[in-house]
Amino acid sequence: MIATAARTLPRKRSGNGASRLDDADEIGLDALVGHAGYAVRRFQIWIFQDFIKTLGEVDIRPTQYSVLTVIGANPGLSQMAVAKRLGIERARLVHLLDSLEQRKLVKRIKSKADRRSHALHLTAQGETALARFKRLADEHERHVEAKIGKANRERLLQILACFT
Amino acid sequence: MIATAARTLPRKRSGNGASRLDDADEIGLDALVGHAGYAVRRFQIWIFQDFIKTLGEVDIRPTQYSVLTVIGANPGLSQMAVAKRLGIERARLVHLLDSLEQRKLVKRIKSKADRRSHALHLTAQGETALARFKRLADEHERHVEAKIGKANRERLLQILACFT
DNA sequence: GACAATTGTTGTCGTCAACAACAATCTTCC
DNA sequence: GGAAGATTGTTGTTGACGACAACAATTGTC
Repeated sequence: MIATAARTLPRKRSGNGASRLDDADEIGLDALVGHAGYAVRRFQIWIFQDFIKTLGEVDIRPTQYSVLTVIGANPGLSQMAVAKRLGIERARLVHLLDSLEQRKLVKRIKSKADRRSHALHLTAQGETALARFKRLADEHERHVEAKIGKANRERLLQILACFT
Repeated sequence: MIATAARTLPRKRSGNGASRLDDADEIGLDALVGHAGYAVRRFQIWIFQDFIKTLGEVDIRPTQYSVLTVIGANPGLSQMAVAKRLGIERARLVHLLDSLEQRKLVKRIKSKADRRSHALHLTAQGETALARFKRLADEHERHVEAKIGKANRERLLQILACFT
């Protein structure tokens, strides 16, 4: 029932020149409506742009925020553990931590138990900074509520809880 | 109520070596749960990977599918119109169309009304191919249903309808 | 007809996921 | 105890993608 209606050709104007459909935005999406992936992609672009803008004054991007949050809540984790938990590659986490360590927000401490791994901790400066980031992130979250509605946002989090 | 509970320090083990929390996945996310952006990002990664895998036999990625769908439903559109409708940059659409044109799925026809623009059409081969792509895309959509539930998928589409 | 705007194109830059390879270190197994 | 295999952090490459700037050709406007 989702896209089987494509049998009824939705063709509009085939060979003739461009009508004034070009500049208007009444362009049909056909089977694209009904695809969760498309809606999710558009929403994700919007939500990330708002996050980046809202936390622009502190220059923190979504991935950086997620790393700081996980380290703050679980001090001493290894890079592998953080990467696995957040679903990012450990190769990518290296650069993220390099940046955060340069900004004195995070420190890598050589683990004595396993000398391959690093125990990740927030610096004192990183803790106070993260508190500020969280306030701004909450502000961003209110923007989401304003966009899709408070109840819808709650329902969304509930539906997607299995991915966190 | 979403993240103000961060006042109660969720700190666990601070200075001591790594416990066996590293390999387990019982790592708290703290304020990250409750952020729509994080859940949406993880979901988007999952859904795109499934789309790419499901349409792997025809080598079609989500963005390519969206372009083909819009052109198929609105033949004669200009590149600018397609780009604006799908929220992708016209610079990027150039490469996408180059690829699709090489594969004989799409053709650019010089518009006689506005000789700057191209009227985009599917080839005959492109139409039959798109029909196959849609069947595979429906199969992918059933994977989504299996993952989050039929009702939840419907609700999700409804919530995010304002972004399509 | 001069000037601004639009369309397609090319190019660069930065983010991000996916892989592959490597040295150092740990674990396992004999 | 030592060899073989696995793991951790690191470096590098590749490709998709969004953002931006510049350009020629063309159109619209005044």
